[in-house]
Amino acid sequence: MPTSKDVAQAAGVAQSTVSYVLSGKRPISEKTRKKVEAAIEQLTYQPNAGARALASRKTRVIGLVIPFIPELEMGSIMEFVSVIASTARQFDHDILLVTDDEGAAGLRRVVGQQICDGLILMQVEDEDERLPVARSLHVPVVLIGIPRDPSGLVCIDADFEMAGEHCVRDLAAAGHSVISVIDWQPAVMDRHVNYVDRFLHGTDVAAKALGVTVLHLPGGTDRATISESVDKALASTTGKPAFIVPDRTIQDILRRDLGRRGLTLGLDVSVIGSASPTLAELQPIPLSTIDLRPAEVSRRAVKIMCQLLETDSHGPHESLELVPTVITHRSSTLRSQ
Amino acid sequence: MPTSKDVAQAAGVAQSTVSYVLSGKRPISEKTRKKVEAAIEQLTYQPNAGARALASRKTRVIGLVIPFIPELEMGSIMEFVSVIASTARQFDHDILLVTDDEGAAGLRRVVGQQICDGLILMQVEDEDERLPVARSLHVPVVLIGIPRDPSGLVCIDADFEMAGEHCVRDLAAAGHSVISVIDWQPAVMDRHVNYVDRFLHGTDVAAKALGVTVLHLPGGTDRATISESVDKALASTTGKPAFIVPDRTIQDILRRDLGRRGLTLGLDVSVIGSASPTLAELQPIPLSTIDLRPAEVSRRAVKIMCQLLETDSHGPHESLELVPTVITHRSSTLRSQ
DNA sequence: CGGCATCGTCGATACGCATCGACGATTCGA
DNA sequence: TCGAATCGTCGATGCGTATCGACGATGCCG
Repeated sequence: MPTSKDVAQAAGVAQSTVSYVLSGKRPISEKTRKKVEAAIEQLTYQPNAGARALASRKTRVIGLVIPFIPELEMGSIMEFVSVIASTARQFDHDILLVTDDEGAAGLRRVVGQQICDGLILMQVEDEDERLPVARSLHVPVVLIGIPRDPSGLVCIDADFEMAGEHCVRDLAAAGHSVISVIDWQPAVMDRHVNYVDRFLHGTDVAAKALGVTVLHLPGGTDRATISESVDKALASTTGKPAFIVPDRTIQDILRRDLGRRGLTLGLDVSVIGSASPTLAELQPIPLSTIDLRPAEVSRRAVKIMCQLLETDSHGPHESLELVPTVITHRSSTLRSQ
Repeated sequence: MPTSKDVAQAAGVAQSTVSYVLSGKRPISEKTRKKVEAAIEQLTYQPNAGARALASRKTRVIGLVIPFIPELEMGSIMEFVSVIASTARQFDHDILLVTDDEGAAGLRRVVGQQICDGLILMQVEDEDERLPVARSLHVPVVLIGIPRDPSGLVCIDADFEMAGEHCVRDLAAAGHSVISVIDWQPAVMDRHVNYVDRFLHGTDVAAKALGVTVLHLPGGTDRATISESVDKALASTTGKPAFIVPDRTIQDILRRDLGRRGLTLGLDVSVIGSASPTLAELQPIPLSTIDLRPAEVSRRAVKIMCQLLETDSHGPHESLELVPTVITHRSSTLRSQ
């Protein structure tokens, strides 16, 4: 592996000059720059990351703390991870994976060893054991998700309240006066991620504003629970029923249940789910969706992080950013009247 | 941040002694070790990764090259990623995410900058543009998947041929004489990952050995394609039909199609799919599965990598490891007679 | 034409750790 | 009791880069 010293020698300049050509932190004459760049090219020189980190005290690596695998929503997690990694590259940074099975100690480790310049935490819960650590670390931390107490923290998430509101407004506009919201599956509810509350609150706000009724019904990954919830929904309205089903796993179960009852989506019943456009289109009856825009959330998380890293003001920051959600009509909801 | 020099001072020893306490590469008296360890604890010292990498020429980081997001199988990719990261930690290594949108240049970059000691490539295709690069890099590379020409490469994958064989043997034992294998969806077929061929070859081998008939039918993510395939399957046998459906997305579509025809899984028709136990149990009729054991494949990939890193013999290695698959009977297949 | 600011480059140093050679201290055998 | 072997510790050096102060060269102004 060639070093910057080799490059300097080949170009007939000092090593420091090579460094300045690369960083642009001092003016370099056109002539010298050309020589150095030629030497770099010819030797296929690449700066050594360790040495660079040691000297500059910046690793250009961001730690991404991924949650325990809840098995069922791994697909959506992967979308975050993938977009975060790509976006980081656009800012000339890399992503180090930190699994949550190390817990808060993992955060201390990667920061303490200075493997990372900053951390992005995914799946932040209401009362997250990582939060006190995050606040005490002397590096930027960006949370995806919003804890109960976001003070002193930089947070970003989809605007779940807006999402809930949109869903209800939409179904109300389609003529529904009673709207059933099916909870997330118990595994998610148990984790106390507060986007659930924010979403449900959004539906209530819209309901109050529009004078429609919103029922909150239990979710579950078994047929019986869903079937019961559908029973209740049907019993509560004389009109056509409407369902809001954010949980992807439950969407499938509900769809089957409604099918068994002879109800056709978009004709006898409205269903709005949360899913990516691709997935929604793939359904037998394309699903009307509320898009929580994971890719956009991911991109912004990385952007915020990189801004913090550039300005590296070491004092604690605080901000809260909500990404607008997008509702898309497909065939699973009644047409507006 | 305290340095090893600070620790040395606090413990009243030389910096090199601290280093030897940590690495164990020279004998240290009990007394000195205790003093040093106390100082480390008290200062909460953690060695600086950059400096360590610079001096030792080892980063203790493994690059994981993840594929473009094919949207549909992100869940399974995440399982690999997650297990790989956890396993790496057990070997005291970290995982750096390298997205495939940088292509082969990304590999050169992370190795050239010496951010990584080695690379694990996921989703290796038959003719993969990354392979020549992988062979030319002077670091260990482990492939998950098997290219057409694995010479000079270290590969590991599930034993898809065994999987195909097992499925056919199993269905034959349940009394089926005509067995239909539904292809993966076109998006997967197009990528020319050769596990498809290996799997199909396995089914043929078993069919020949047992004297049963295996039909290869096109897969697809639309109802029409699957419906046609089922038509063909039904037309080809007088007995009860049997399906092998490795693709997870297609499983759902097939299940609905069979339901519409009034065929009950495990009673009128057998279906074996590939899915994790958890997912299989979640189905209305628990799915009999061939488990391709992604977690085990991931663990071994990391283990192989770490072995290569320890012995850091820089010459090219070559090996091919196949992880046995496991077939599990649930309710979607006929009972053996 | 002389003095001064600006520009471009160089040399030296620091970053924090691993590692090597050296050396005093201890132990053991003869 | 003395020398040799072993043990434990130290000091010095190198890893490759960033960065700072210094300094010669150049251009500009009066």
